[in-house]
Amino acid sequence: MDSASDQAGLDHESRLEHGDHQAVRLWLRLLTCTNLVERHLRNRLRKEFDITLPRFDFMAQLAREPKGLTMGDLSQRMMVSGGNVSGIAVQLEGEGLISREPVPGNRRAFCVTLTRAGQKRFAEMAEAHEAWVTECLGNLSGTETEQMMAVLKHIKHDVSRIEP
Amino acid sequence: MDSASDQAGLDHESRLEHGDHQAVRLWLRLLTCTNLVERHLRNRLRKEFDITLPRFDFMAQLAREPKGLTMGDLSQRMMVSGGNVSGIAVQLEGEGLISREPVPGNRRAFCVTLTRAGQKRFAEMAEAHEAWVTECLGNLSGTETEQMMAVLKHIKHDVSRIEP
DNA sequence: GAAAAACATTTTATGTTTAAAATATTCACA
DNA sequence: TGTGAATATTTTAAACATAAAATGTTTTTC
Repeated sequence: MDSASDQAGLDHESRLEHGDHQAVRLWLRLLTCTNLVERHLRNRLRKEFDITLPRFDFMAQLAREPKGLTMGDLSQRMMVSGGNVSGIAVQLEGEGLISREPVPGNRRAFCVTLTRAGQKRFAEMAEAHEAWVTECLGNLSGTETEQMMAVLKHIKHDVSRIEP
Repeated sequence: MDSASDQAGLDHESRLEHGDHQAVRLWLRLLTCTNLVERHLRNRLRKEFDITLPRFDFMAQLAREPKGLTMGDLSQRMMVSGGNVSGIAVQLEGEGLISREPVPGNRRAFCVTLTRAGQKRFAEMAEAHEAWVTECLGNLSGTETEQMMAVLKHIKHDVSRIEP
């Protein structure tokens, strides 16, 4: 279906009433924007490579750590639960894209790495992925990009001070 | 579990290698940031009001359209699939927070509105929600907020020109 | 050195989300 | 007016996500 995105101007921001605070306005625009890009990437990955975003993400984490990562590492970096990572790993292993081997000095943990096939497959996808992201965010000026990076850093800092 | 988020510095951005393009870097930071805020709001809504973010979103859309919306309207505005909206509606209707009535001249569509109980319930939640968002995004300077709003608008415009 | 605590992962149960198919209604138009 | 396209919604199946419990391993502590 996916007809939800192809009508511009009716989105999360339409939730606003007059007098709503600036922070809420900003949040809804941020959410809309991120969802828009995320959906686009998700659709492309599915169409061109028949893979989901979480699986791509999983492989991306491994691609930059040739020595491998444990399941817990992956859970942290992907910011999802351990059970979730476990499920994705089973699938990717079944497709021969990753391998899980015991860690010498620690029988609890696994060391997860991309197989040769996984490396090859990921390299192809990463190239396309980067092009798609550039299509979405590459038209900003240098100033805009820098501003955005700075403000996001600020937000990240503020939010991480809030928890629980 | 939810231990995935409480370790700062290891997140989507850790996916980066040297030489990756600026657009990818920006995208990963944008994604991380939005996920961080979204997770925070989701947890709070669950803890304080025992409601999920999608259900809150659903009610928020209705709150600003007292005349009601169709299922398709809701799908568009929430940017989720029709089936998703359908499932949420069944639940909220079961809890007596919304009502669905036939549209006079169109037997296909429903007109969905908040019930009196739904309005009351939403008003309470909305106040808390706004406070939480302000906690996350309210510490930015006026300039930062304006820059962010402008750049996001730019991105939204660029992305909506891409689709297939 | 045994008990307790912490750790790493998987399993289970439940819920969310999506795409696609199915159902039903309305519209266009020849 | 009847046929096909478009519209509005629900259902279905599969993937994703979480919290909590279960399993097995390592470390701490007394």
